[in-house]
Amino acid sequence: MDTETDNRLETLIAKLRERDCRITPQRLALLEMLVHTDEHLSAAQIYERLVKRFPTTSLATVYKTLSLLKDLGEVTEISFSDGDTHYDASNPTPHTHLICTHCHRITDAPYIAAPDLTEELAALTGYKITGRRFDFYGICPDCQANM
Amino acid sequence: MDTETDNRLETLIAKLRERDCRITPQRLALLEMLVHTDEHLSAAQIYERLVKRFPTTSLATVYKTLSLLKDLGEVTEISFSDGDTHYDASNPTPHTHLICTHCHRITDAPYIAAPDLTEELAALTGYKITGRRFDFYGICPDCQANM
DNA sequence: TTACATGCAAATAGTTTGCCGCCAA
DNA sequence: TTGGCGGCAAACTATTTGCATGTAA
Repeated sequence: MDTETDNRLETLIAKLRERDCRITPQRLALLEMLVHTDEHLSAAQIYERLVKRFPTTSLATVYKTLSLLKDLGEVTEISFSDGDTHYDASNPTPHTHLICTHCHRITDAPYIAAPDLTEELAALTGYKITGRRFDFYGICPDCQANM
Repeated sequence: MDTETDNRLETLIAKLRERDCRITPQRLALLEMLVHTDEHLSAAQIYERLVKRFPTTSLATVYKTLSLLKDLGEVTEISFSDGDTHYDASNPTPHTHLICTHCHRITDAPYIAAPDLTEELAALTGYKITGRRFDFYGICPDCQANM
């Protein structure tokens, strides 16, 4: 476990405490899983992984906890064409996603310097721009190797 | 009705005929609506508008027709955090979306020249990149005026 | 004429909610 | 001790499907 991950976990716990939310074993397990993966999992995927360690965990609790974290601004919901909502618990910095259309894995893309088009777009359209989302679709190296 | 819109409609009709699909009044009405708007509507939104002119139209038919057009590669499904799937019937050229977080309107952004990061990203990650999606979120001019 | 499309209703799938017993603080 | 939390099941919402009837070609 690296320090950055530890810090992120501590931040999440602190945010919950600020709101007088209890740190239950289920919530802790969910938080740990979120900060230890760079994938962006769906509620069902999170539940499947959690239930291995906490057989009594329920899907409803997963949804409730994710909703709570969303309200705290600590996770972002992203919808994909697979019909499921996925959750992004990385730092709320704008970043780009890589989505494998074969195994449906969703990860963050490495940073590439590029001009920020926000101001230009705002000037052209009159929109007051507050956020953005960039996704690239393709086949991940693992899937390419197994085809 | 401008020529470009007309052409798009003719293209869609021709594609359907190629597949020996019938041009029913319901399908024609849906196609006309799709090519006459630059918004990206959900199935429910499309149904609401259609039913004004075709009171007998059903939501199931809207879904079936959209699915057909998707198979033909003439519309693209895009999921947003409102939980609904929206449909993009514009030409299948990669483009950027502008999404108003207030009225939930989704339109195409004007083209802005920018470096294509696809190759760089492919080289860095090993992904074979096949597509992309860029969305900007914000408040549209109409909503700003009414706030 | 006839295979395909429509439209209703039922089925499915993801997500949310109500409620009661339980446990973190 | 106690109010928030967990877990079950029911409710909800978006989407898909089955089937009998209707209709485009």
